[in-house]
Amino acid sequence: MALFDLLRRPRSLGNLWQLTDNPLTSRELQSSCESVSSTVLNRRLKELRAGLLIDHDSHGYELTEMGRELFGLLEPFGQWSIHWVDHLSKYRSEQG
Amino acid sequence: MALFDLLRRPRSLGNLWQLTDNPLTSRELQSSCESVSSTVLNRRLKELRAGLLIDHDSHGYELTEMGRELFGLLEPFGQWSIHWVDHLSKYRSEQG
DNA sequence: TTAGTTTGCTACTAAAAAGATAGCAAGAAG
DNA sequence: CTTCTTGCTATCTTTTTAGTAGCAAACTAA
Repeated sequence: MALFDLLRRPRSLGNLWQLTDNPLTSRELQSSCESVSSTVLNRRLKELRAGLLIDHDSHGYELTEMGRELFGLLEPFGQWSIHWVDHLSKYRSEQG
Repeated sequence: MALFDLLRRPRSLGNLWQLTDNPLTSRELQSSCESVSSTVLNRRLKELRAGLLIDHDSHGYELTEMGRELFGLLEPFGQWSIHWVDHLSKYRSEQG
């Protein structure tokens, strides 16, 4: 699955997240996402652009329509992960 | 997101996929998933077990209830990725 | 018991990916 | 021209991932 191969990379998903509201320049992304070097950042931005999930114009980087669609798919995971963490903590308190 | 940190690991998702039908032993998993060393395989199995997504009994490794729930969430991505790949190939034929 | 298998796992080492630092080139603004 | 911002990358170090080889426990069969 090529999609997951893209999202799997460190900072990939994080950068998408940062762009949900406003377009940001690469330097703005770098300072908002504490502790990421420009090397890694630009590597991810290039990959996400090649995947048509983000776009780059005079305002900076922003999500494409596809990028926004993808984000919709990710939402259910937020809900489920709460349920999941609950299971984990219960199990760990029982078993050590 | 701890969940994604787990699934992000190489072979993590692939191993879950292999277990959707039947329980498999670690050696069966290794031969079904061509080209994975036992080191990596067992590392992933350990992580997935700690995350309560798979379980290990006398029949081998199998998905837990949580593991199956998670798989339900992943299904929409299969559909969407077709749509995504379509966009990518259109774009690439236009732009080279 | 002993020899042979299967299964789960792990040391050890090599290869690949990620990361940090430093700095360049293009464009805008003064 | 100088200064600043932005996008990007070459180089090097660190961390992750991968491959080989092999061990120990459980099981089978003689």
